[in-house]
Amino acid sequence: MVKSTIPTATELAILQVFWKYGPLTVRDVHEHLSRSESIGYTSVLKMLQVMHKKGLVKRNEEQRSHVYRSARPAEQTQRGLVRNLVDTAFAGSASDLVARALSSEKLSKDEVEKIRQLIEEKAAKSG
Amino acid sequence: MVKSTIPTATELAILQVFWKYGPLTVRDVHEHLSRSESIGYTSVLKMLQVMHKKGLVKRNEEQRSHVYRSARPAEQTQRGLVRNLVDTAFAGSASDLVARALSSEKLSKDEVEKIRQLIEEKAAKSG
DNA sequence: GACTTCGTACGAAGTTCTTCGTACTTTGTG
DNA sequence: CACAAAGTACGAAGAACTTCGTACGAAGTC
Repeated sequence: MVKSTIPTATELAILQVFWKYGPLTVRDVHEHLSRSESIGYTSVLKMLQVMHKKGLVKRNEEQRSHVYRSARPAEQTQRGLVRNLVDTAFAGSASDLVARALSSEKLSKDEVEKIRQLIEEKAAKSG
Repeated sequence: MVKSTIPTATELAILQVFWKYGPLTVRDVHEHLSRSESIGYTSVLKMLQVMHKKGLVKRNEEQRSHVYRSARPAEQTQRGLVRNLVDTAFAGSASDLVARALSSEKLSKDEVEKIRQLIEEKAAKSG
């Protein structure tokens, strides 16, 4: 059984790098993170080791510099996070979450249009 | 300056009780939580004391049994949580979060319709 | 008034998360 | 070969969170 762990904030920061750039060495990950946050190289290394043990990332050890990658596609992890937030903060109501998303973010016209597309599809399918 | 803290999972469990039932004593909160989770009375008390110090809840000490309540409306806290999730897991894209919410939850026809309403309003306003 | 019940306060311990120093190994270079 | 550079492993410390026991005061009850 695969209990899908919910990543911590730090873990998500790392996963987002993989989601954007694909498989990377520790050095690469560290360089990307360093642009925004101050964090030491061995801290990133340790995080990746911990995440590996947790099953959040996989790694290829063929090269001396191991190459890490996300164990799951972004969509899957994101879905779990949304589900978790709906449960822990919205009493199970996904539409409340969407309502809050719409009211809280200054969405561009494009974003609003994108969301409208999604909802039309959904409505067509389930209606 | 009011740095709006992001509540932990346990804190959210408590806040949801207030959001649903309004101001309550420690005993009341404990009784509600006990239905779903196993937690001691003094643990709830301590959590509320900590949350009070953090500013997540307010309390009225006029009665011997202090009466606690959420310091902020649900909407405000939820908005912060959504914003946080968008940043930490969706690279800033709220529409991606909505997309994931639509794909992950089995939404009822009513829910879909509700969301459609919201998005139409939003589109009308910003368009 | 003695005793039980109900309440708050708070320290301390256990857990998880995060950070980094240090040790050690492998590889490159003069 | 000697030495520097680049890599992994891992323990330990600090921080945040959660849990609960214990202490103690206030109210109710016979």
